Amino acid sequence: MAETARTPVSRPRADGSPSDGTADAKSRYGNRPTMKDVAARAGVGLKTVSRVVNGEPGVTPDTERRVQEAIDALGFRRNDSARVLRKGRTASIGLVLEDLADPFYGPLSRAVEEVARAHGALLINGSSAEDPDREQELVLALCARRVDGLVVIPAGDDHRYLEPEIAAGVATVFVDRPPGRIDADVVLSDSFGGARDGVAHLIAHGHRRIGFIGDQPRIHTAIERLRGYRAAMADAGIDVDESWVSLGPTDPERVRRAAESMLTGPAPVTAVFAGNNRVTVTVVRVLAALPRPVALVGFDDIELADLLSPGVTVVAQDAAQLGRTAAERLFRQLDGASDAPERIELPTRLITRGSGELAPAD
Amino acid sequence: MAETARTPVSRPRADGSPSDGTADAKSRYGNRPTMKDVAARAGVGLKTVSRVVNGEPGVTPDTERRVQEAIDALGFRRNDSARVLRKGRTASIGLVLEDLADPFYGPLSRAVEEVARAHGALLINGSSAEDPDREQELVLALCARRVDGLVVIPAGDDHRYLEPEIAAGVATVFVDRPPGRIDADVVLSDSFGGARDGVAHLIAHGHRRIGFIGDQPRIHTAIERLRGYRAAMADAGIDVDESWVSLGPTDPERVRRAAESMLTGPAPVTAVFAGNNRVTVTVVRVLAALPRPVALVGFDDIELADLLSPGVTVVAQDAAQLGRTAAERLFRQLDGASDAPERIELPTRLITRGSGELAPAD
DNA sequence: CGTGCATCTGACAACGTTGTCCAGGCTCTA
DNA sequence: TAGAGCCTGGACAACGTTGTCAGATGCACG
Repeated sequence: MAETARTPVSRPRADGSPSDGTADAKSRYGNRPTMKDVAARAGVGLKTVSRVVNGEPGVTPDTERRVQEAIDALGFRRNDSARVLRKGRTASIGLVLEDLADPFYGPLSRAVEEVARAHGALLINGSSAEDPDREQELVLALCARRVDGLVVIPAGDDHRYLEPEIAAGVATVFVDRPPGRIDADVVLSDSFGGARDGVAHLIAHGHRRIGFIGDQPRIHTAIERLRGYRAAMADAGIDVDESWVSLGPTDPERVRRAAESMLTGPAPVTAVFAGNNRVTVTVVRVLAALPRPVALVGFDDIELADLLSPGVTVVAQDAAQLGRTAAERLFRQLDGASDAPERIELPTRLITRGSGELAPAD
Repeated sequence: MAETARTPVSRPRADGSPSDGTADAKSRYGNRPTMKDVAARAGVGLKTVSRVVNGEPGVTPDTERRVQEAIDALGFRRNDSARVLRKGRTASIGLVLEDLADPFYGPLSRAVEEVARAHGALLINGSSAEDPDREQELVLALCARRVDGLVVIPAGDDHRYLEPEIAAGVATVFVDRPPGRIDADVVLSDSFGGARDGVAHLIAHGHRRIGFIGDQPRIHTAIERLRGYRAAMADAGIDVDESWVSLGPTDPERVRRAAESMLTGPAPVTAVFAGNNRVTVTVVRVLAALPRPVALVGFDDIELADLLSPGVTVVAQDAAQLGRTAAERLFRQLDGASDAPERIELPTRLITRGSGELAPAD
């Protein structure tokens, strides 16, 4: 019965099956036992097995025992794909972020996972590598899997492609950066305020020529932090020389060149504000090689920052809290709350460790 | 948090079934269009839609266009659950690791994801939090989802529970630590050799009283690294005083106590070998607060280790390479290779930065 | 001993997709 | 112009599960 004896087809293989299986799914690798098999072995009906597996009431202890034995004997494991198909909920959520290898996203992802776990859901992870097409591809693949919800750290700036999905009931929360051209829940850190405070801190320590090195201008946080920088400078009545400002990719080479460029010339900066953790790490390296001290404040905390000399002063955001907040919001949506989309902004925290308190060298 | 009393304005639907569908799945939230709907709208048969969606041949350009229009108009997206049910392959793999927030696992996870992506598969992630029960729960949940394969960083030491799954065709590769009581592919770093080399390096710089602080003894890498430590000491003819050795959880408190304990007393150690990245970070902090220099070599590289003074000498393992190798091995299994289970051991690399080259203080 | 009721149980039809197979319509040759 | 083949399209059954509903069983009670 396992192999449905098919008539040996003598027809020429003109029929265009691309490259996949020749037969029905039955022929796939390990044939796993199904509820039907369990039912047959236990001598009960299919539905009774289903009841036992799902802990539904209405099964005699004796029957239940027989079914359980059959389950153990056959090594049966419920096929969740079929279950999903029938029930319409997958108990899984998707998380699309930029790069799981970035120390900022690890804790965020873990926090989302914990909340998901508390709600009995699994987490499917994907890295967009900061590529809008890849983001969309990932998100839609997740939707095809019918994840119940999505947490997205957007790479692109147009998320209208998500509209049909959201309309179809996929809960969606954006994190770290707002979505583009659609209205949806979003959880952010206060990039503007954090950067403004960080730069004001440098100004308070006597700096006036302050550099800003940030991420690419299409990234919302980069723009916001730059805005914070400009606000702090304006508040202090300082004119910003545009040679002090550099936005672009955060690879070490680009950042190094940007830093070196604003540290040389006729009016070199005496302090640098680094726009994120990647930038900070590279700037620390550049400054460490300099003969004179240059002040530094970085956005995002980094491990061991306290042990460097001087310690790195940072505007810290809580990645785990971002993830947790977003995930909780997501499950609130899934639990039926129909609040209007909201923008939640988490505060940042200035941690002084020395590098931000250095006086100007000149 | 304040229970934000939201405007109860217009309830979207009174029909909102409290928590459980009273009817068939039809009544679940957003009713998505199916191929049937698309077919009806395009005025073609169901299978024709399927053909278009899957890019199968045998559809007139004109028909294809009509179908495509209907797809776009309805916002149709194929339901992969149904597809999986029919085809038997999910094009997704599971990764169970200890803690995604640990900087060692981020790059590993990312590497696995990249390989999966190259094979058209998605990655489902789970953190075991070093708890064997949770590991098993996660693994079995992934199996119920019918992932095609599993990459597991084991927390437990008995994986016989996986036997039926492997027999049923779930490709499985263990990483970082070998599985317990079953035979399966495993990709490891050379913990023994790496630790031996690191300790030998300290000995070569004149140390004889060397401490070892490692992870819990039920963790394979902890044991292996301790074995490497003992081998190096034995090679040099040094008797190990057991007060120099400490295994246990890697939380900062425990590690700090362990370090302080072996750094005080009548015969304090003059060097420490730290068993992994978590331990290294804490030991660096402890040593930084000491008046006298103590040498340190750590297992695992850590970010900014080069900028500390002294720089931290480490035995580096390549987490991304571990992940990549394991994932490639996994997909080789999935492509039908039926090699015998293999144990792959990747070399480590000693990176000298200063802390391991300090001479004994006494 | 028969009836009523509560409890268990199982047959059946979905869920949305894909593999198989056949029916038409078409082109091309003899 | 008829027959043979090819191309296109669609009907149908299966994948493994769960919701519905009706049948079977047992028990208490009149």
